Amino acid sequence: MSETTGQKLRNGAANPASPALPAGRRERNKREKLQRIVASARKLFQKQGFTATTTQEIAQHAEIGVGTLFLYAKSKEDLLILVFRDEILEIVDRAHESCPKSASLQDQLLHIFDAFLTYHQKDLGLACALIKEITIFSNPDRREDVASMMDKIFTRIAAPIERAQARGLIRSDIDVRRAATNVFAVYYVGLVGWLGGMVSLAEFRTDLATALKMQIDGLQATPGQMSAKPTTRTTTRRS
Amino acid sequence: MSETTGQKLRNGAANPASPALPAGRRERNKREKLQRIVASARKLFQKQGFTATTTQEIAQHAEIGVGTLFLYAKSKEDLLILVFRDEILEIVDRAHESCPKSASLQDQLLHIFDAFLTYHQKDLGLACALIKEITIFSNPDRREDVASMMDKIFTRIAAPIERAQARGLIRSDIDVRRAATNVFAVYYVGLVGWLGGMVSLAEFRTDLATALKMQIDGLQATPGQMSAKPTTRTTTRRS
DNA sequence: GCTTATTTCTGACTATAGTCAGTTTTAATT
DNA sequence: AATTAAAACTGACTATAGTCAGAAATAAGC
Repeated sequence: MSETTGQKLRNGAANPASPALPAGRRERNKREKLQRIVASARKLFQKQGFTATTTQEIAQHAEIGVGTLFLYAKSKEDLLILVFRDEILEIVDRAHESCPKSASLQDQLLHIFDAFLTYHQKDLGLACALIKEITIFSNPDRREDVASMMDKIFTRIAAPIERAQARGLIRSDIDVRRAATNVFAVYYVGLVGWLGGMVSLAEFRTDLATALKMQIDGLQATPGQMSAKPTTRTTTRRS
Repeated sequence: MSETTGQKLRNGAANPASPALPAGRRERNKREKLQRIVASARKLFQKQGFTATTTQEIAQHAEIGVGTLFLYAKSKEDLLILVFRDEILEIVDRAHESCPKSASLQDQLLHIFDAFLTYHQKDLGLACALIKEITIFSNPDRREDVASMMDKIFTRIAAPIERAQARGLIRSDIDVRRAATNVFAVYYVGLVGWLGGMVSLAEFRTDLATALKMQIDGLQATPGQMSAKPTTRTTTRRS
């Protein structure tokens, strides 16, 4: 699944579900070392921020040489993904479970995005670094990690859409997956605007709600339902 | 408008439209130097790529010291924006002008995005660096540059939507600006997927068309028009 | 024109991500 | 147990983005 080292990891038959038994001393040492590295990186990133933390420090804290560190992660950015991938997946799973399944589609989607938001809010600097790396990953080896993470996220976003479709609220000819991607895209660009200081958190939330509504309703003029009140305010830029 | 140096640029009364007259020797020297820097950076970035080009090289090529370079651009990434902002604006303006104004909204939007795409295709490495920097800019001083660029882009995307609205094809209560943002978001996330090697260019184009259609039509079940044939394929990930 | 003040320039210097040739540890083979 | 092979580890080293104290250029005041 993760394939950290890349070169010399010939673990018998992979780890399909539960992580195969300890095997030899080497394997165990490596696993322990990787855990120490990830734990150290997480701790230091959270304490000092991404840029303020040096790879030397991480290596020292994990009680290994710098060279060894770069054997487990090909770059400092790699560590970011290694550290936060699981956390993000945890967040999205929890958000999926706690989703108010009988609420409106819009509210269900907002529930999920709110979970992300709350998480990112805890450390904006880290959020920036993470988003930057996930957007364009510097190391091709991380493609699969990022891809599988996005896959999971899309699936979780697709769930409420699928439920709404089952209830007949969403057109049955809609590709739920694609819809989830569109919805995520809108969240994502909003998030970037917030992190970049273009809009406040409050604005972001309001805008997101409006944007989602628009996605659900569509743009097209449907002679039947022209009633709705004019949508609220446009994005306000700071000068 | 651009405010490159930031500290000591006390040009009489700004440059409202045309760039005020030459003034003293200092001003002229500075302008020439900035031009040399930007030209050198562009040339080298295009020849060798962003990471392969060192700041030393740029300084040398522009016939200035390294220290001077960092007086005009606060970081290497800054140069990226300095260099490509105008090019991007040029592209979006041309796409706006050549837009087939009587075509369907979807086709008009695709026309604009195609222009971006063609541009990025010429140098994927540079496109990655640029997108990365525009997404999360490392230097707060560039916020205004990025913001104004995005502003222009949104305006250009809004134009066809507005025309469609005038023709009565789009609901009159739609906030055109917000719609443009949504549409852009979908393009953007697709672009990132393409640049990250998640989908091929062909897939990206097809997906974009489907995604735009979905945005225009909306997700909601509208009892009147349930005819449409099932949408095509989902995003296919590579293993 | 000379003196002083201000701005602009500069390259030696610093900090840090990432490399690699050599060492140590583990495992396989006899 | 000794030998050999393979894998994993290491820190001195390299490359490069960015800094800063002083030098040079320009402008202002006399």
